[in-house]
Amino acid sequence: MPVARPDSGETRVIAHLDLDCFYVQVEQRKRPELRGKPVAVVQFNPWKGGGLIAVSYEARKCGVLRCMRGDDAKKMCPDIELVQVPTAHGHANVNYYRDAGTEVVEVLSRGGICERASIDEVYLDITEAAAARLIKGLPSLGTLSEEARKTHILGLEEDGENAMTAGEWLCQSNVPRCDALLACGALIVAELRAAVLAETQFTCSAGIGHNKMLAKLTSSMHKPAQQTLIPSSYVPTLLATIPLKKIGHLGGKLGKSLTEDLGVKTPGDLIQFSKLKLQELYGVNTGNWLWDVARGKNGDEVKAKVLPKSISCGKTFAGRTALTNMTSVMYWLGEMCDELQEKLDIDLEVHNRKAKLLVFHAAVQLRGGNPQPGKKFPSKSCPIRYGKEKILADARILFERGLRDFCPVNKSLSPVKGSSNSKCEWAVTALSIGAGGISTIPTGVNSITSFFAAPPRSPEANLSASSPVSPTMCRMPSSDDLEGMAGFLSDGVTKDEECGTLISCSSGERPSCRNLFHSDDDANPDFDVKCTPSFGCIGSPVRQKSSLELSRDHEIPRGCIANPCSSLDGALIQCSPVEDHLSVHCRVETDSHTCAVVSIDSHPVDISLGMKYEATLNPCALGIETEEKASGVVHSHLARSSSKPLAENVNPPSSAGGHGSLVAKATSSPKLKDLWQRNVLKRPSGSWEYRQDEIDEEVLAELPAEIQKELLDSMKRNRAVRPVKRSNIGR
DNA sequence: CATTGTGTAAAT
DNA sequence: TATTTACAC
Repeated sequence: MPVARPDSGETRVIAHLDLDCFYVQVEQRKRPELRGKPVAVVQFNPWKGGGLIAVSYEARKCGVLRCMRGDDAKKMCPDIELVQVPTAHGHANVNYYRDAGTEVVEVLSRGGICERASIDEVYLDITEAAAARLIKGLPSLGTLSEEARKTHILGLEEDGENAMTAGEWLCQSNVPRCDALLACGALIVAELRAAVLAETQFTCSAGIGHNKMLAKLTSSMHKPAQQTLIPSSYVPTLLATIPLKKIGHLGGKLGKSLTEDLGVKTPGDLIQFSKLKLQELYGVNTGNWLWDVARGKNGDEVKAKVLPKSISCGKTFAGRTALTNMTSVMYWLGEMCDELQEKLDIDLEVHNRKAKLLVFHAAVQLRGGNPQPGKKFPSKSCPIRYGKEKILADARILFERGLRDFCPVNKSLSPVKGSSNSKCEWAVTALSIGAGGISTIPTGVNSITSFFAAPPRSPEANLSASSPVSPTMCRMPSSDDLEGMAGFLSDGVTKDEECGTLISCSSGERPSCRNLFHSDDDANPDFDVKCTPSFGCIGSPVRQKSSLELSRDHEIPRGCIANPCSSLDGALIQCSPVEDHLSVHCRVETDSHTCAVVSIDSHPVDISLGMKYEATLNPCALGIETEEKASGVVHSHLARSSSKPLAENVNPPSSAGGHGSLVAKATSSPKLKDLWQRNVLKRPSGSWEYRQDEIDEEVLAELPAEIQKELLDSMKRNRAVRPVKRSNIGR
């Protein structure tokens, strides 16, 4: 929603530039024979000749409009040339146009602060350049470029008594400084537009005014390939004249409400309302912003931003093309994940940036109609893990999570697999995945941090990755514990390369381990890093992705979330409570066959005593072929944790919002016990050994004496323990 | 059956 | 923080 910023008055010179029917121009540059003809660019879609997304001015003369279907355009204008948008991964891909837009941005950014507002629009703050030009003196009629002379000056009397040409207006002396600045701005914009044409062959239209709102409003007033300037004296007239919806952000519901509820037809009509009244009606932010709109004020800054902050792909599946089974959803998700990863690879290579968040969205219809009309399929997000398989796996999980939330009947996974009476039949009409939180990756002194920055865990294995557990909850593994720890929590993330050796662990309020890393890279010599505990014994290989977490933000050591009463040996399973829409992850204990339930869903958690749950057993963790179900009853709460002290959180959670983690104890089903005994307890466990010589003596010698001692001590201690048994869990 | 695919920002 | 909503091209 719009938010009012402090207004800068009439001190700035802002330009908005808009490429004329841009996709058409891009196609015409590629195929010059299309120039001067009625042309439209259509998006791949076999239905009725596809949807038009750009229309040349020649075709507009026949009445062809954007958002028509190709077939209709052809009827209206038989000569029209329809050009298809390139496709990749089975759907329209606009990268080609985005890259063409980048060429333009490269030219324009020479002119001032440059904000890329969309694929074909740019804002420029050219205040500095305009002021510099003004110091050199006002322009003279003789030196005005043709393009500058053609500037449309709003409100200028071009005939009659006060007749004046645009050129004359631009060269006036004895005018307020703000007008002179705008005039200089017009010269600069004319030059920039000429440069864009010369260097890219593209024409654009531009608006020049004292703020973004005015520049944007003005740029579309004379198209194509022309520029318009709005002097501040003309602002009230303009605002009283144009339809309200021409103002940015008033083209939708807010504008409609203003018109229908308050009878506001033009931005100027807003001036009758007090600031207080507008605040009452639409909230403080929007109210203030509207008050400014009425006066042609806008403090919005032109941000120096040329690169997108998020990258996404999506596709719709309208009508009978809707996806109704997991196989087709996975097919398309696969395509989209490949594409997303490609885009991320390019962004990493070209701009040295990485994303932080994976966002999933879908539009889904339920068979018998949506029982709660208006309820939409929920968006889901999780930390992003690079690699197309990982993105796909995570996207799948997010989809399944969304389905569980969305489907009224069956809250377990894979609705198509369920028995017929619990089947939830759905149809996916749109899928999209995106990567957000994109930022430049640290370099230089931060390379160590970035090299070892803990990659996010999959949402499945994501034991409280996003829900902080107070450190007091965590128990450092003792050497006895470590035996069982090897497999625990390693599910799904065990294939990473070894990157070091664990040399010490310490416990305490903020437990940490030191890992010793071997590196062949001269830029990253061996060093030790303080990190949260990983699992494994002293001297055991450290696998970066599965076990190394840099200690930051008081993050809990993920390898050893455990309630204090349970042994550490166990396996991850998934739970999906029957009488609640939440999912939980469980860890199974070997001795009492109870379940330590650690909730991870981001909803307010409300697991009550006696609540039944259903568990989908992780086949990988239990060493079984296919997914199995088990069920049980929660019989005690151990703690609810958050950043608050543990003592405050021992009671069962109520309706508390926000996020937290819940540790509960639940009785597991006989089936689960059985599976556990057969497949985990009695499974022949693999083993590995470490030898002292696996630790590089040279490296050891270079370590601080204190660490050397620790390491040697621990090796002594462990000598008796070898070989260390290592469960197969999670491999 | 049918405005697609992207992207931003604020509100909740 | 995660998700939803609104808007734009």
